[in-house]
Amino acid sequence: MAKEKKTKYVLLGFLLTESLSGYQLGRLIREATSHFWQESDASIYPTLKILAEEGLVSVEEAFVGRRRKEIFTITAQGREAFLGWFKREPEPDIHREEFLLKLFFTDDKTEAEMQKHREEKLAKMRAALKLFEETEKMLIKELPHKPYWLETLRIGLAHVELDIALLTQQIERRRQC
Amino acid sequence: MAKEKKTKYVLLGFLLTESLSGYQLGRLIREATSHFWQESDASIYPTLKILAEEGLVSVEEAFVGRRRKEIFTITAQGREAFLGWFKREPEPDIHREEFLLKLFFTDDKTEAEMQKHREEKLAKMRAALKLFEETEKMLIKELPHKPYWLETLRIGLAHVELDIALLTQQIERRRQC
DNA sequence: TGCTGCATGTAAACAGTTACATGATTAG
DNA sequence: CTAATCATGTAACTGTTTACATGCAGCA
Repeated sequence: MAKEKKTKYVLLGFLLTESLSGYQLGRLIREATSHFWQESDASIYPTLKILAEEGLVSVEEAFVGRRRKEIFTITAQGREAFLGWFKREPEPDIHREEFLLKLFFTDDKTEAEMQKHREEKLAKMRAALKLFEETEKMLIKELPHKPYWLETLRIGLAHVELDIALLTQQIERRRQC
Repeated sequence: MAKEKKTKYVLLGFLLTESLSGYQLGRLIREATSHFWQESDASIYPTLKILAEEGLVSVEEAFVGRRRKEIFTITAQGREAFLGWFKREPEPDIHREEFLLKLFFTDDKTEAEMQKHREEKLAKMRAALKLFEETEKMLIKELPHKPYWLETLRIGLAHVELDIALLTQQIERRRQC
């Protein structure tokens, strides 16, 4: 059983409620799902082509001035394919956290280096927290009809808050030694 | 800039303190790091061969009865290579959580399916929690000289506890509707 | 004029997984 | 005796990323 490409379903998922171009899809994935799902730009256009060939989306050319756009719309078959994927139990994800890997291999000789990594990570997490909080406000004000987006965001937020608490604790503890 | 294969450093990391066979390395990775790092068996043997070619590990044949084993030992160059990797700031990880992706795309029509996914995930997280707690006890009793293993484990544990709390909350809230 | 963002795409390289293949030892 | 675990490995396939390539539109 070959592992099926999930990029297809991400694209179909966004097309469920509106027709979009490849570029808009890329931007949406970055803005809305980047804390739990990432796609590289290069994977979006070829995947859209495949979806069109399979009849899961239809394409329409559009022009804004001389600028060419391809707008994709989900078909009935596309909705069916999406639903088929949606109903399956989510597969366990492959986690690869280099930070934890380094922490795992730390010893007395490398503890000072690790402390640096902890501090860098704490700074990044605090920045992420700020972004999350801003997005949360925006969602409540401007997109109240997207409650599930808010729900995933709040899960991400809770995890970031936990990481900040844990990191702060660990940094403090090591400083006392 | 090609992204460097990190499997190399996982193997070197485990070899830092003891010489091991490919099989033992595979088992260790599964047992100790599976909640934040996974490697498929098939990637271990070829990577060990590459490490040997690059002079980062040395190989020794060993026999237990008629059973052949290849025991790998880290070299001075290997330690250097490991340290070089260790000192670099950990790269941001690629997260792909299918569960959150499905949650994100949920709507009124698919909420019932999502509730099923939440319950299945909750059951899995509770099982994971149990395993974590057992491993924690084992580490304290039998491997008190591995404090960083314990530290990574407790981070994993805190995240699992958070997930259980969030899932329970969401399941309860949806049931009332 | 040059920078940023919009917009689409390809080719080559690499990483990673699955499936397959083989055979020894040990515990029940 | 047979099932599980120990033990090592290869080939084919698929997925993914990086780097490259092109060009329009709007703004300072």
